[in-house]
Amino acid sequence: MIKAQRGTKDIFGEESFLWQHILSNAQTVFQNAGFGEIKTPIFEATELFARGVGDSTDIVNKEMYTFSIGGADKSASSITLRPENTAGVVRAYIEHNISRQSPPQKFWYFGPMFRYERPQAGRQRQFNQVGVEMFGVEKASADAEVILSAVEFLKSLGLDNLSVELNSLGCKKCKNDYRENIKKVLAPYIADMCDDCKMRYEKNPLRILDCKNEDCQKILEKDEIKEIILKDYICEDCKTHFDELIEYLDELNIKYSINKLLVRGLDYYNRTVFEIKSEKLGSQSAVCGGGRYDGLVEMLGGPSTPAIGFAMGVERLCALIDNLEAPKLDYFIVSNNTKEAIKLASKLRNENKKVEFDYQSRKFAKQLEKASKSAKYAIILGEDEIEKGFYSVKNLENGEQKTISNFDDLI
RNA sequence: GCGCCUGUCGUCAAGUGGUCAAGACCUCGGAUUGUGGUUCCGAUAUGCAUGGGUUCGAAUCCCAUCAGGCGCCCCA
Repeated sequence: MIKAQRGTKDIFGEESFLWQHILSNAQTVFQNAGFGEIKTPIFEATELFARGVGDSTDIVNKEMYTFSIGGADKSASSITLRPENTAGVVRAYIEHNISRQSPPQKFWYFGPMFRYERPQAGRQRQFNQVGVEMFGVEKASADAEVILSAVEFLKSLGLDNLSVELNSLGCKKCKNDYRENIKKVLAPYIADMCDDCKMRYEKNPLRILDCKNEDCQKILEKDEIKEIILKDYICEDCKTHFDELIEYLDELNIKYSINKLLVRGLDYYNRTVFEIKSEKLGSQSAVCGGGRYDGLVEMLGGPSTPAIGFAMGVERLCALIDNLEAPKLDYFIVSNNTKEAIKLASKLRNENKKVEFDYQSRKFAKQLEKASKSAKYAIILGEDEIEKGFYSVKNLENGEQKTISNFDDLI
């Protein structure tokens, strides 16, 4: 038996209604907020992710689906199934000179991403993200708009009690100062840290801040280290930017908490970073992650452009929402004349009614049983009805049956 | 990639070395040849994730593989 690949999943039945619901809410909420949809290819040049996502990240180092593709002459090019969508959107932004349009340029997307990880609840190898990217505005109003969109979208799905966590990583300059300060103050304790943190110290020292290892936690509790962490290390401009964002959020009544230990893993983030979490998801608790990436467009060869966005895990959203029941049919046609039944079904479907009928001309009791499970009304189309030209319409909720002589009265 | 746990019908499960692998729901058929949602009756795993091994005998013990879950890691 051939089975679905590890970490992949078939979606059908009630779950697919939930997906349609999520997709249509995304469409409504984001498009109302002026985001246009963008669909970028599922695979891109490997180099795009290596440069865009960053080679200090696990995503690039060990989780990419990378293929060598090309002719027998080995003039192969390396392509990768996208592990996230920001790099692809930025590539498209540059390639189509979208920066020449008047800012802001705002996009939303929905689609599959691929990461080779150990599957777990809330974590698959092919998973879907829905997200937005907003280019061209450096002011905190853009940060507020993006966070607002995330919150509004979640609210539209009935998820209004999730916690928003915020932090500012600072800009290029103060981010580095902070990084150096952290390294300096942690240096005496390297030997006591867990193996992961020893690695992090070299590659991405800020990540040590959210290590869950007890020994590392103890080190972070030390006064001189705590002082560095809790101090407002970011520069004046970054601080002003962050304070402005907070004013917006207060004005919008969006609840948030500031988490100085929130450090996101992708290399491109600067200034504002945020996550939206749920306790109901176990260890994969982040439903939404995002932040500002003011340097990325330029780094990938475009003009210097401020930008901010977020991505949400669709499977994680699904886990938080109850499955939707299949919508009921308007009519189920009960008939032993399958030709008349399919003709009537076709006519009603053209009037935008949901209609089914029995394909096997089974006895009426069976057909009605099926009708009662799936439809609001049964149209009984037996020999009498066909001969005399009327419809017997039965309300399947209360059992009342009426005779209708005009097709138009069915609509 | 690491550690721990799990894997019996479409679903939920009983069974933990020795009769034909309980039961419930779903599905299908019948009681009821044109009237459902109640009730009653019947059908449906030579099979216990897959492949090996131990044994007179394995769903039950052992090994491997695959898949899922939890935690780590990472992230959405």
